[in-house]
Amino acid sequence: MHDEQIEAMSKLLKSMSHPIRLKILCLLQDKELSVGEIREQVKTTNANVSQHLNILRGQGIIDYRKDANFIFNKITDKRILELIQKMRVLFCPNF
Amino acid sequence: MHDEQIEAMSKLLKSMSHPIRLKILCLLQDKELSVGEIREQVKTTNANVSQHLNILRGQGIIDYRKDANFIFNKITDKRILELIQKMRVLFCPNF
DNA sequence: GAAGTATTTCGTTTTTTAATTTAATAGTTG
DNA sequence: CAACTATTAAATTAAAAAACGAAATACTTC
Repeated sequence: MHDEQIEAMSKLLKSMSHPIRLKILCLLQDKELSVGEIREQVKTTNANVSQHLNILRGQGIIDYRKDANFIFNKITDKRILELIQKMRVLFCPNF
Repeated sequence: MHDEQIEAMSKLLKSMSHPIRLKILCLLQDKELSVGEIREQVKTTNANVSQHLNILRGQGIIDYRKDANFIFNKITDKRILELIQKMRVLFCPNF
């Protein structure tokens, strides 16, 4: 890997390496979820979820669509799905 | 993934997500290297390399062997090799 | 055992990241 | 349009990680 790729890759990993954000990504593996639904699962405040979602959006990992006053989030980058899948296989073989 | 696995996984990712540490892991993909050799490649101080190596050791990602007054580092966890390989394929397809 | 090389440790400073609180925006419903 | 819900934004505070420099350790060679 070139240094630029190292930089880009480490930014990506950093954005995935917060427990709340990693959990959000796991939750979004197979379905889209609203901010409120995410908040229930990760047990924190709306504002906090929103902040973390923004970081993931900034990385281009997730996208959202609006419906009424709900915002549904989903993973846009297929590679992220694959990467998380690989992590599961390697490190959590029982699931 | 369970919450405990999420915690463990995010710690692992965090330890890999610093550009210097990620570069060290890439350098150690196919060979073992001394602290000094690593320092040359990542262009920082010995103390800084040592600090980062300690973090990777703490995570159980790398191990070392002593030879004279050199310390040779290598990746011990095969899963890390696989994970980095996967990241390469997904995000750096040209290499 | 003195001098030299490689690495680590420790204490400090700087920088980054995360959490918290409050206020703002946007849409919905009666 | 008032009351309500969902989400975001902005500002502050708290906590964690990184970088730096100097001193300490360990091993080698002469």
